[in-house]
Amino acid sequence: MTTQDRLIESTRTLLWERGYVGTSPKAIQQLAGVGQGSMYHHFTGKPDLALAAITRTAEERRAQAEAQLGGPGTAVERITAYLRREREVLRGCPVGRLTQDPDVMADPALRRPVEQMFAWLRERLAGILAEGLTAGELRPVLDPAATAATVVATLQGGYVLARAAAATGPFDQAIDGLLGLLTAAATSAPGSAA
Amino acid sequence: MTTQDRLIESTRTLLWERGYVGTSPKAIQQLAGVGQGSMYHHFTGKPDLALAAITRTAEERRAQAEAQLGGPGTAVERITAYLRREREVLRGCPVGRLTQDPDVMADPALRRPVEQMFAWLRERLAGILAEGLTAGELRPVLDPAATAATVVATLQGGYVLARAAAATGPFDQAIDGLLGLLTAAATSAPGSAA
DNA sequence: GTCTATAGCTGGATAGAC
DNA sequence: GTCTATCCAGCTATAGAC
Repeated sequence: MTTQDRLIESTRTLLWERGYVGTSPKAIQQLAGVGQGSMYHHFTGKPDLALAAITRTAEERRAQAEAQLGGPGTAVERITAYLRREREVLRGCPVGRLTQDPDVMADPALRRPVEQMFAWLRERLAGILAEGLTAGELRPVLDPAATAATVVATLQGGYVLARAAAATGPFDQAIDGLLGLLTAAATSAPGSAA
Repeated sequence: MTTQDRLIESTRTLLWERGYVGTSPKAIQQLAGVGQGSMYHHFTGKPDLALAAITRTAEERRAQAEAQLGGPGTAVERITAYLRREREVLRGCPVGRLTQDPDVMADPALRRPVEQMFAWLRERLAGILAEGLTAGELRPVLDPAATAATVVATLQGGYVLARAAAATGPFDQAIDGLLGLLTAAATSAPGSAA
């Protein structure tokens, strides 16, 4: 791994853990095992490093999502696979956490990858849900774009609940609850229990 | 308003906007219009001020939620009223945002009000949903606790999406999507469209 | 490319006068 | 109770040697 790469990875880790304000150039250097002069040789400063880190993180998450969403199966199956995939729940979402960072949101360059990543994800999910509606898999009363937003929000909010409780339970419950609702909204569900 | 109160309100505002690490005693004093010595006379330091601020904020949000959840109507009606109530969407949730603050989560005293507030909210909603199930208002396949977690997560995640997009639209969509799913899961829904 | 030295500024708090 | 002075550590970056 090159010096640049070590610095970027170090920055990614610290941004995830401590956010932008809470991450100092010094800490980045130490975690990367790189000297002061070296860091400022490769990057102009903290914002420059953050841009590289954020861009890489956003792209990685997008690729991870596509791995599940682009897989085989029905709409609900693919969404279920995405929601159920292994996650470091208590660490939260490295992209979502940036939305709480005013210095990141205030800088158009730093904000962009975050905005794009969520825009892409919502559209991707909306498309899959639309397929599910067309296929008669889901009740036609559902709005694909709105439901897609709910899916992403449940994930992001699930992280919040898990961190608040210092336990993964609430995250799993939120996902279970969402899948329960989706199942109940499936065209085949109606005459089940009761 | 007393000096203490001004300091607490100032701290609440700054914690909401910039988080714990991003909020300095100096900024608190300036926003409150209170001198250095005065601040340290009334509070032992930043953690002490934060505790007062966080406690007050958590209690306020809880009371606001109860205002809707304790109102009249069916389970779905009360939850709808809660989800639809006016919110400063782009500012995010002042309690939820604290879960992203490692220094807050690392301090048991500061963490407590956050944890309690979300625990209370999830239980309150689970109780209401259980009533809805008993009343035959919702399909019995739904799990009250899981669905409650989904409701809270959708709200919290809705804030994230709104901030990422710098627009309230995604928040509203997430809420719409959730209510759409809840409606589809209502016992009366089955034979609607299609 | 990497190192050390240096710099100005802010964070968070204490001390003691009034 | 409130004010000013002071303190040390850390943040962020630049300068210049090697």
